[in-house]
Amino acid sequence: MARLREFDYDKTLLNAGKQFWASGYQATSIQDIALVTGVKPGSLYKAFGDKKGLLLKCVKHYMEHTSYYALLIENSDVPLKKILGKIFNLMIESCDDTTRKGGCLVTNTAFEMASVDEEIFSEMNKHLSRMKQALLNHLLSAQASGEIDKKKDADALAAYFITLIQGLLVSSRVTKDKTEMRNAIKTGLSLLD
Amino acid sequence: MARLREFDYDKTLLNAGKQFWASGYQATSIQDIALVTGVKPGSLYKAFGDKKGLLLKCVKHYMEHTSYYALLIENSDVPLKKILGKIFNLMIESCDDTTRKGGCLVTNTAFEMASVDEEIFSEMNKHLSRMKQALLNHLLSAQASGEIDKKKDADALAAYFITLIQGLLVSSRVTKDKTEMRNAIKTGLSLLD
DNA sequence: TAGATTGTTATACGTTCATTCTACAATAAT
DNA sequence: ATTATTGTAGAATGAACGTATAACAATCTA
Repeated sequence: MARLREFDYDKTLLNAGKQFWASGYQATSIQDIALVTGVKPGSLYKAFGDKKGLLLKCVKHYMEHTSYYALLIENSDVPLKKILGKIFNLMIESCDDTTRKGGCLVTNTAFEMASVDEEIFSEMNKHLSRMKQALLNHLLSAQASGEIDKKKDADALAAYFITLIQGLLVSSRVTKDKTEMRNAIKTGLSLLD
Repeated sequence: MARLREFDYDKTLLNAGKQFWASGYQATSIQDIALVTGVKPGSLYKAFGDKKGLLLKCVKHYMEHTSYYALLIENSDVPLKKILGKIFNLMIESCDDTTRKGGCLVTNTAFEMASVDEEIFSEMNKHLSRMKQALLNHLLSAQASGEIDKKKDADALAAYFITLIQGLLVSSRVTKDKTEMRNAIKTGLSLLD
């Protein structure tokens, strides 16, 4: 073995991810990432492979640390309405986060790269499926615990909330109108009553 | 005056728009558009200005001819539920449209360019506001005609449906899972009952 | 028919970007 | 201490792209 890495691997993934998140994959250059992370292009290529490899590693890091998925997994015993409320609140707050510019790294990337790069797209879809499954599990628990009417179609509810969340992700990136988002959330959640 | 244009102006905007729609603004090169429209780059620049000008003209054409906005405006006297049903059905069908790849040209572009190009972004937002206003007008008419409970908050409902539509736009581009989309729609519409 | 104007075509320019290469520095094991 | 190995820095490369230009073609006006 030999010389030690000078930069922080995880921190670099976090900051590179922020850049991809804010500007999208295509509009982010390796130079941008070098600037933001303080790690020179050569070192980035040595450590993470090419641009695509770097993105994929950023996304993995995001899923494990920052995503709503991580939040769902970490709070699997918290009541559904509480979790959803927390997610929605974070979404509204995210409108002010100037380092990420709204949306969600995975959804943003999937949306952007849908017909540009098949490999990236299918990788994002795997993550989206995991998110969907995590939400469905929470819904089923909520039905088991009696928090939600058992006669309701859990699959349909999951599809509905995923759609609502995706819509809010668009809002948080495009309009950032918090009043409108709150209105949409209030109305959308009234379905659980 | 002098030589006549050989290509069809509107048809070119339509096909160029399809390309921007399918691949996004950044991933679409002028060469791509030349290939798809059969109009050489030089002629495109002569007729539409630069790439950004071309996109903006495509979007304008789209708003007037293809968009859900055009559909809302053209059917201002049709009952709300019928209109919404039509929009949602078109969205589900759009999953099979290989020339556009889901979503909506305006929302896709706004989402992609949010932190890449301020001018494009703000132009898209103008269009989005018009769409929002058109939907709100329909809701107010539906309340006036008694189709919908007058006690409901029309603004909140509009925000809600816009969010739902945006979520479905994401689904139609990212997952294309029609069953899930139908589930989300059915559940989302049940709020009007 | 002559000239002016505009569309078309092909080529060329300048820039940006992902990626690679090369030289150098630092560390671990022997 | 030497050597092998890996990290770092910065310049270089080659491709792709948007855009400009110049030569040519077609059409209208007079």
